[in-house]
Amino acid sequence: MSKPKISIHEVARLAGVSKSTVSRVVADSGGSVSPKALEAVNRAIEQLGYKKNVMAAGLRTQRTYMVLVMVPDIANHFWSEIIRAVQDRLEPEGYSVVIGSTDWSETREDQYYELARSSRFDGLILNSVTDNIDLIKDLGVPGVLIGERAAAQDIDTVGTDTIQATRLAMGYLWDTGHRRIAIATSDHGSERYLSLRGRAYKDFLHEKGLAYDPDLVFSVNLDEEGGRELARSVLALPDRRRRMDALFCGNDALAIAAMAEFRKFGVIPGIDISVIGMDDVPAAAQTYPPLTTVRKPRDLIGAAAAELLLGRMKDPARPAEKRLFPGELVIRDSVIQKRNTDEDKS
Amino acid sequence: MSKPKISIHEVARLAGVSKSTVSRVVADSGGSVSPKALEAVNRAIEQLGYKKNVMAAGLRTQRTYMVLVMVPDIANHFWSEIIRAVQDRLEPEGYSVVIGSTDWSETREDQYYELARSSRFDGLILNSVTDNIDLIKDLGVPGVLIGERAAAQDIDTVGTDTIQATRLAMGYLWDTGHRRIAIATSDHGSERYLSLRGRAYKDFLHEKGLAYDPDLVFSVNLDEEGGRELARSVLALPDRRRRMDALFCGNDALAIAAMAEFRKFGVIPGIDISVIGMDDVPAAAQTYPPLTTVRKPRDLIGAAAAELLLGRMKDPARPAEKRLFPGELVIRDSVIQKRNTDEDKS
DNA sequence: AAAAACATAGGGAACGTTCCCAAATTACTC
DNA sequence: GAGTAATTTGGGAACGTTCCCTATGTTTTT
Repeated sequence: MSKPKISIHEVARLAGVSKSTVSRVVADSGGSVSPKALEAVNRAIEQLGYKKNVMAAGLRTQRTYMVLVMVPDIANHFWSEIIRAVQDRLEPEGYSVVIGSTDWSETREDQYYELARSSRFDGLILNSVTDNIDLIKDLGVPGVLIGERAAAQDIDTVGTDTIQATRLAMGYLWDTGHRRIAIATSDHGSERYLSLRGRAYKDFLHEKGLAYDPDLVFSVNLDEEGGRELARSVLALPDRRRRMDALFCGNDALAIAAMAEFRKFGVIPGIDISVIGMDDVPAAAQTYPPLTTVRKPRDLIGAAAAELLLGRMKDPARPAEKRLFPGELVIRDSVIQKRNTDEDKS
Repeated sequence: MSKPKISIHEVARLAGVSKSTVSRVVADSGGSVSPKALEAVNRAIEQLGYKKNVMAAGLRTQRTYMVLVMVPDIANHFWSEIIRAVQDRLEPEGYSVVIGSTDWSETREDQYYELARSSRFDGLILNSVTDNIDLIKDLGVPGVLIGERAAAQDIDTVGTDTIQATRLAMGYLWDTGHRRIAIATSDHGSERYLSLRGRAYKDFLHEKGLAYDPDLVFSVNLDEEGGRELARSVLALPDRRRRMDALFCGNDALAIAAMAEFRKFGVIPGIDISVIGMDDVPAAAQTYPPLTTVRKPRDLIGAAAAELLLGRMKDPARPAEKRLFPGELVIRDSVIQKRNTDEDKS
């Protein structure tokens, strides 16, 4: 239909005004235009089907009104709901949210960084697989980090209170009588990050006077494939039944896949072994048995990330902020209620 | 760090050449540059940390090297794997893939259309909730449709052979002795689209001499919420046990959620009622009982979509192509093997 | 060794906006 | 109703590229 590209000039000619006036109308800069001119311009725009070329506008203003949200795995409900919350907050402000999925691949992550560096986006919200804070700060684009990072200084961060959430899960396992608790997390991300959960785990063990067994610390990808791998590793553990009675998984995707794999080998989760997850994805309620887990407030996290980004885009010089949200225990059936052992309440 | 934005000019000055020469180096247009100059320019780029401004380049060339993939639900594995396949094909060609998630919302979908219209993307791959083909063709951007549409003329389309896939599922239910089969799909999308699956269902019934019962045709959203709703509708059906023995779900998300809901009400899927899905998402293998379903070749679909888009971006005038892939039956345990009834083999 | 072909380089005009500044019009004040 | 203030308008210079065209060198050809 509209083959000959119509620009601001054509609109100006038809409306009988200058390009400047048309620009005043289409730009949100709010220069003053007489009602008569406004009317004429709008009619011309309508008639010609004019659409502003954002490349040109962006070149001048350095604004794109696009925000990139980069996450490791869009198939995981944890991330997709955060994205939804970000969209809900950002879209009314006129920003378009666009998603980058890295699939835990550093190569792909680098590609998105490269994209970001070429001034295509006004802002970034991201959970980095690698933990390269300096790289993110050097992007030349306001960025907000999702996920607690011990190392994250001078950069806006939103996340769950990892230590609190870990202690919540551990505490529940303890209260239900478990004493030999294994933990599975990812070795993606920095050591400093890992150590947050790992340290909370270690500290808890120490507090309760339990021994730390390195063989009970597993490191896998936080997805379904990782869950199956985890289950097989656990089952292959020598002298397993004496050594462990509970498995604390880094997220629900992991826990759910691990439970299915356990069952496949005749080990019934919630009976033969206790499993606790983290995130509370929708599927957690529908597994068999339903998964006990720690819920992270995804909507709050997403909204807060959007909020911080909005603030930083408005004022790039403001001091960095860190917002942590507490996790919440969701009790279902994958953790056994054991008889109190002698260590308990001692 | 690099506060003062460095452009092609700074690079040119440092390298001791003209802007034109620098442009020849950074643009992929392949003008000839002497090895000496090339070396000097590259060193200058390195030294200054120069990054091409794509807004400016795009303004001139009308190319952004960004492709938007718009899908209804990124949390659904069906879509996220298609996206992955698209990325795998497009990224080596230098394109960046960016995702738009509409969450089945027409408002959000319109926002992405608006984005697309402002010449930000070189191409579009999309599954539209609304079935507005003309709108897509008028976007001024090459677009490839995912999902079979009867109405889709003059536009590249990739999808599963809906009729074949439907008949595959129905045929299996028939072969296992089911005679009262309900169907659940979405009323999103055009009527013409709906009718593809609906007609295949009807035709199959007719072929086998079975009666068509309108109450056995359910229409819900193809997600977890829809699955719960579906299960409740099915259970509320008057005289259910005599009227239906199998439920054919429009996708796995639906089937899985419906099974969980059935169980909640004491109706055991795979025993009291047969359930068959469509898609074969990873979770389908891990439900209890594991879900029998029709696998769609997501990788092939995604790759083909990318392929067609690449072709169309190169030559916008080429004739539209339609690629349909057959579904494949994945037999697990959610469909009962019934005793052959008298109608069978008659 | 002169002519022709070719490779390389630079200058400037686009691309479609926004924004600054000055000019023209209108409204307001006394 | 003249002087001033406020509003509205238009012209041109950016923004950072690419691309066309011309001007040099540098080969190759005969």
